[in-house]
Amino acid sequence: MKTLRVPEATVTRLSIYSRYLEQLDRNGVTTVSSGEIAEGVGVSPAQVRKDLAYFGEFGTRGVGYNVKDLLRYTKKILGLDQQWPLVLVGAGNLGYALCTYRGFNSRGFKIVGVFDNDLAKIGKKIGELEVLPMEKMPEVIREHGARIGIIAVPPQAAQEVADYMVKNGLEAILNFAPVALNLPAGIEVRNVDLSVKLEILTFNLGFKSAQRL
Amino acid sequence: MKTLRVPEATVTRLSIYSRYLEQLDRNGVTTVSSGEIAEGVGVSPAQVRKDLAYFGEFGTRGVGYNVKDLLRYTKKILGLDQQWPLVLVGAGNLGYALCTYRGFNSRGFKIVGVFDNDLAKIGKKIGELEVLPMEKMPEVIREHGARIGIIAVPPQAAQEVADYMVKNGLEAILNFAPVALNLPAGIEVRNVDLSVKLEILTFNLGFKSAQRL
DNA sequence: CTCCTTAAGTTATAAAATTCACATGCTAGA
DNA sequence: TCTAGCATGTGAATTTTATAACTTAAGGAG
Repeated sequence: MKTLRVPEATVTRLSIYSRYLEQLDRNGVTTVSSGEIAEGVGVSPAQVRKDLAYFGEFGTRGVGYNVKDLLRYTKKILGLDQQWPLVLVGAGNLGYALCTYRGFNSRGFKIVGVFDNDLAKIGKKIGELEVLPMEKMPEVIREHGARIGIIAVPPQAAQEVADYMVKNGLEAILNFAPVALNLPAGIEVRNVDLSVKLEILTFNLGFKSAQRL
Repeated sequence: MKTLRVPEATVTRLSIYSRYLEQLDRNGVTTVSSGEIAEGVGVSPAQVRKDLAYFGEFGTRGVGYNVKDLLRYTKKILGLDQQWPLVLVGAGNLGYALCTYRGFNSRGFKIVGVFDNDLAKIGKKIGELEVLPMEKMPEVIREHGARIGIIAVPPQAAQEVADYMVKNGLEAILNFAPVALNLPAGIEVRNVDLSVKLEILTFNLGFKSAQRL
């Protein structure tokens, strides 16, 4: 199987293209060009074509891409042609928001278990889910075949939670705690850092002010 | 002022170094080497030194960096030597979580106004803040000198909110809605996409499975 | 005071990602 | 059927970013 490595930036953009295609599809658009996608998501047309080229040929020369088809392909590539059960640790405000976040459901993600070690939170309902004690995680993972966990706990607790997840067979972790997790090779980890992008903004605003001097 | 362009990846890492330094400082560590920072945040030592080199010389050869000093420098560079008042639109679960997120406060960000157009939400309290109608935004921006806005509304409403923010003088936007915003040049926009990183994980898990075949 | 170790700062090299430019091939219209 | 126009796919060129190798300087031991 000849598979040259795909840059992560390409996968990121593919995810964005995919969601944009969903929007086009909802609006009844049937055909789209690389240029239109590019404009819609804010990259160059060449970038769009190059990104897609990693995975095959999906368009028709002189015409463009069939929206429905390309949407299906992109979702397939991203692994979104199936439902992904997720377990989430941390039933604070962020955990609550993630549980109720529509953007997950609409892309095939479903949170099947919410856990916390705070007795005050255990037993509470988040939508149809009940917050469970950590000890229940193994059972829920097994029952639903979950492979991915989400961490939405304070930074001090994140490493411990991550270790527990790995111990119980999870293969990938989406970490919202602002710390670098130390995990065995083979475990996929991605961090979503809520304040880093904000600090990029303040950096740029500061730079802008400086340039005016 | 000779200022060569700083890669955004460098700024991103600088933000991460900075937070790691805060952690070291809290733990009473006084000196740190590029190698230790590197290990702590998961990059190479050369990367750390190279990143810092964009901004000056902060260490002592043969010794390392003074934690407190480097922390102060990184915060200064990122523009975090001042308080940043923020306005937030969208008082849903995500908006609520962002308002109460400690990671913002601890880095000098303070949400000074929360807005929504949903009558059911207006008037409600989030901590000490009251959810206000959109029309109050200009006043709050002026009063606090806010330059940055956060968008935490559903994707359909995001563009409109962004336009309103720009109209009222905001210069930078942190957008949590999964759509690309179309804004005039000069307005700084960064998107935090809650599901993109998740889709990178599913992509990688799928790839991993495929490789086993 | 000198040597040795350490680690920052810097230059050079390599790798990676993006852009460019063009050839290919499809569609529609005459 | 032929031609013109258009948008894809792709290989090459460029730019950007990261790694590695080297130089410089500080501090401590003898």
